[in-house]
Amino acid sequence: MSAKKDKILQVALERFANDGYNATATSKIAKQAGVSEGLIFRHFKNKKGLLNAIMLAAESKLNQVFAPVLFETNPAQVLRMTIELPYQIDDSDFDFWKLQYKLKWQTEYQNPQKMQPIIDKLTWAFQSLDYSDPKLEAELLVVLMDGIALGIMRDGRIHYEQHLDFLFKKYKL
Amino acid sequence: MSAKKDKILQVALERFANDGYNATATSKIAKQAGVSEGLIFRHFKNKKGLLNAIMLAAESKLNQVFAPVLFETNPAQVLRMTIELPYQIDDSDFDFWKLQYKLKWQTEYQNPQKMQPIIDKLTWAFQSLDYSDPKLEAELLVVLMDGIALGIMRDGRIHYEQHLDFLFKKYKL
DNA sequence: TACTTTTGTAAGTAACTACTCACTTATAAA
DNA sequence: TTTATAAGTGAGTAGTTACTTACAAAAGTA
Repeated sequence: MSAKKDKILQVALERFANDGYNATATSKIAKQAGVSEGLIFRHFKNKKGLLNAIMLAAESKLNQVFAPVLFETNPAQVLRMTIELPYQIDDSDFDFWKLQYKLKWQTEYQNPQKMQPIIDKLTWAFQSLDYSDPKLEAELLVVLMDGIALGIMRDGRIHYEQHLDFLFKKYKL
Repeated sequence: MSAKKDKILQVALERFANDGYNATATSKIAKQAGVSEGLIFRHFKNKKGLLNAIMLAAESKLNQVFAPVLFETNPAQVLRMTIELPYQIDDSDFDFWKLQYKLKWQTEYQNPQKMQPIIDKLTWAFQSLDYSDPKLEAELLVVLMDGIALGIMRDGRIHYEQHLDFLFKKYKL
């Protein structure tokens, strides 16, 4: 991976996340990245290919975030770590997650199965903790964390700091 | 309001909600609405003005949806009605809500105070029902309903039907 | 009726869009 | 050193974009 190719990806992520895919011209990306516009198309074939390259990196980042939860064997700790997930979004990854949520509306980039491993793990955790309906309990927690992640990315972490302990209390953690 | 002006608004809502604002050309809107492109600019001055006109209608529709909850005096019923809100999205209003959620990312169209009346009402309801932390409880429920509304618009109502009764049980309604 | 305003159209236009192409330079293998 | 490939450039291009303008029909209003 050459330095210029990397720079293009970095700038494209930033512009796509903040201005949107369609609102970002390849000429603007090239200018901000300090490369010729042609280089974008040499490396990524077309604009869609550039987005695809970014979303490919997403896959591994998603797994990387979920992995610790999936490997945890203590059910209470599984809940705890899941609830903590949205609060651990690194500032440097902010654009990345923003883009993910923006593209949730573009059918070709959404796949609901992406969350299935976490839902399965949570179902197991709730079951171990003798909740009466572990599956629905798991799905609801995922929806809730989705809502919180959305809020954090819109309004900032500060607005949701109290909710962390509140949720711990609610789930007796 | 002339029939053609109304048709433009209707088509624009559909295209903006499904393809996105930037991805929708005014020429396409005009073609689908069966009017000349110039008419769009006569009525709405520019493309942004067209979006503004759509979002203006949003304000009243939002109040219209929230009103029954705000006027309810039975605290348990307030919770019940709030939880039911995302499930009562009419098929004809689907595009409308989709656009609302899409534009949540565009800073100029998001205003967090929009939800404040509902949060206040829920805080009062939770307080009346002797919950220990009514304010956080209210904020969390709003976030949760936001997450469910998001999910319903992505995956359809069917996927979240069981969660309605499950939430009623959780909140002892 | 005559006049004014509103609603509508068709044909533009300048700027921008994604993308191509001919070409040069750097890297590296034989 | 020759040869092959990858990385990079800059000046195109055809199509599209939001928007304008000149003009006409329709609809009020006196």
